[in-house]
Amino acid sequence: MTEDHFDDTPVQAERFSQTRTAQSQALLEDYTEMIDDLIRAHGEARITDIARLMGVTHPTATKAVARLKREGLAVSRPYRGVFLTELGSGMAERVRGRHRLVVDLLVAVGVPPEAAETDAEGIEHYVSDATLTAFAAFLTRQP
Amino acid sequence: MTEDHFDDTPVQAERFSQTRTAQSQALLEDYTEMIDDLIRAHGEARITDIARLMGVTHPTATKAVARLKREGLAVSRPYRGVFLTELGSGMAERVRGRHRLVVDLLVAVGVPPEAAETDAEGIEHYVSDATLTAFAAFLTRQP
DNA sequence: ACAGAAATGTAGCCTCGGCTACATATCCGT
DNA sequence: ACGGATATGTAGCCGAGGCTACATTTCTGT
Ligand SMILES: [Mn+2]
Ligand SMILES: [Mn+2]
Ligand SMILES: [Mn+2]
Ligand SMILES: [Mn+2]
Repeated sequence: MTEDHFDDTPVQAERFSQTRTAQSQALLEDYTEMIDDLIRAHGEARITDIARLMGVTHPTATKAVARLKREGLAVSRPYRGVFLTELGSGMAERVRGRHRLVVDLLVAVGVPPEAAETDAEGIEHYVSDATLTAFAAFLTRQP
Repeated sequence: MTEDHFDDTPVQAERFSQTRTAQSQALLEDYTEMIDDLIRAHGEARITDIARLMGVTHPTATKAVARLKREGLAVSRPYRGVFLTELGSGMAERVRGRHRLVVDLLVAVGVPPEAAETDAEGIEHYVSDATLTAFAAFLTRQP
């Protein structure tokens, strides 16, 4: 029944705000990582493959790629594959690192690998640098 | 340069699909938890307070509450506060438990408390029961 | 070389979750 | 008791991210 309900308002609101920002980035991150995966594996990333692996229809993948291009993360020409810009490659690399680190941390604390992989797909977009650093340190001293 | 790129397609697509489902639940979870907090503290949850604490404008909070009502999680009458149904209370309780468990786990592996609190606000919506169980077990043996 | 299959593009629909602007109702201090 | 402050409702805009349906282009096997 505390009456001082004004003190922590900005703090809490800021947390939710940051979460919303992360959420709006999540899709971009997954697509860049996916495109990077496909390029590594097959030399190109086709809309059909992107859509299939993301579990969406191809117009949805096309729209997502359009947003990637608009934000300077990818390039493509009609009826040709999708490729990443320097910016996109950088993002893909960082996202892949985060993904692995999150999975490793989860497994290290005892999460079953399959659950770790699934949960990491969501969690990876909400871990700050401070948290990543802590994860890495933890894994170093508990290999 | 592997050529067998069809085997793990359903698995991966299913992971992204689950992540999308979790994402669509995230907002509902945050609002129910917030409403529950406010009711505990002041006996009611007013739109203004919900909006202020969530860091959104009041029409946005109104829309969210409308969705909560539509999904049977909350009830309210015009110009009166918002209250939770049994379903909503249950969700709030589970979300609060997850939130605490995630924060505790993060802190236990060395994440600074402030970062843990912020990151948990996003992470909490993507941890499966298997992961929660593992977290609890880890915290039990590493208090 | 060409026809059918596969991939891609595009239009248009939906819901969700933000916002601003404005209308209405409730609350509260004098 | 009333008038201004505060809270709530509501309309309408936007972008994101899903979808279906259909048009067009490219690829491929014979
Ligand atoms: Mn992901
Ligand atoms: Mn990932
Ligand atoms: Mn949250
Ligand atoms: Mn929470």
